Amino acid sequence: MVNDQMVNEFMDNEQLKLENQLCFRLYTAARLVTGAYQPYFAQMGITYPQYLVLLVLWGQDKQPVCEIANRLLLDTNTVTPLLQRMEKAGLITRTRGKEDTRTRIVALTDQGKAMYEQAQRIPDCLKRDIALKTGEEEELIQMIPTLDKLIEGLKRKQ
Amino acid sequence: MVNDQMVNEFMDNEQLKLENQLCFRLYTAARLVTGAYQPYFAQMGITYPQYLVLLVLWGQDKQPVCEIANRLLLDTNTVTPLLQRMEKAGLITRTRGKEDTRTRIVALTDQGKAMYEQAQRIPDCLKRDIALKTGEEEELIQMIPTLDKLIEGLKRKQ
DNA sequence: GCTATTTATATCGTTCACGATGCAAAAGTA
DNA sequence: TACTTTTGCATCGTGAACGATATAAATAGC
Repeated sequence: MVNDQMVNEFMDNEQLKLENQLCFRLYTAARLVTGAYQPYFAQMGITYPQYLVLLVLWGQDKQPVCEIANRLLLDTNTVTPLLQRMEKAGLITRTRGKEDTRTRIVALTDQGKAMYEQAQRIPDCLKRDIALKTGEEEELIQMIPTLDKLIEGLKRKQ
Repeated sequence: MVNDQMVNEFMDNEQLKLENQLCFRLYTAARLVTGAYQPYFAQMGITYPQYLVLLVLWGQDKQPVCEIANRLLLDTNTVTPLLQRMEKAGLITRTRGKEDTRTRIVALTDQGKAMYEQAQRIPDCLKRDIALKTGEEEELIQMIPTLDKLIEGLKRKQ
């Protein structure tokens, strides 16, 4: 019989405590940081994943869905509906590929391109927002190589 | 007129590139790491956020919803449905508080307590899984204080 | 004691993530 | 050429996150 005593006396595995979970920190940090972007995105009428798609397309316009999915390390079952919403919002077009008619070529509309101007200030604003609240910027940058190794190791099916 | 030339020639803000986004790394790392837990959770019939709730309750049984929400830095509009699903799955009970009838006291069922045994191996398994794929463990641990500062700075309404 | 405000939880709608599955076009193979 | 497999994308269902809003109970102010 599992009783109250058990919960409290025997549940003392240090590793099974929230405070000791790296994963919970990553999960929370990711949520809070994307949350910090919210004011800017709300103003632009986009969401965080939509911003990521725009970043990809601003770097290189007219890419098939699979390229975008690869870059974001997401699957098409996440990306397709995302792109459909962005198309409906007038940010992109999704036209069939010419050589390979299975592919969908995603291209920025004028509105999607114009949004680049509004986005210009976001990185600096965010740096300031976060620096003001956490004090640290150096340390954050130092995490990058570690996060990259982690991502590189855990992503698969390239 | 915004044209193709513009995208490619003038969109050269280094900060507006996916590769330079700390946020994208956090978002991706969090997704991939929780993904690494999936095999274990699938076996147990739970999800990652449900695991977090269990961690909280294993540490201290019988807590009101707001306590759990505070610990996880989530709002009740996320936690309530989560707890409802866990109740339906037989992991917890949600009873009304006695002094304050507004509160819902969340308590582990025997099944929820018993699941602690199955969870015992998860942290070690995951450490091994991730170490095998990324090689690094030291570095991951070194991120913890930085993530904590970030989280502490960005969370509000305690 | 009575209204005003706050608190604890819940509901609703929208947008992700993601496993499972479907489908048609392309590529490979006999 | 006919057949099989792979690829690229889409659809469906479920479970989060989260903004907005609702509701009832508790608390505060008068």
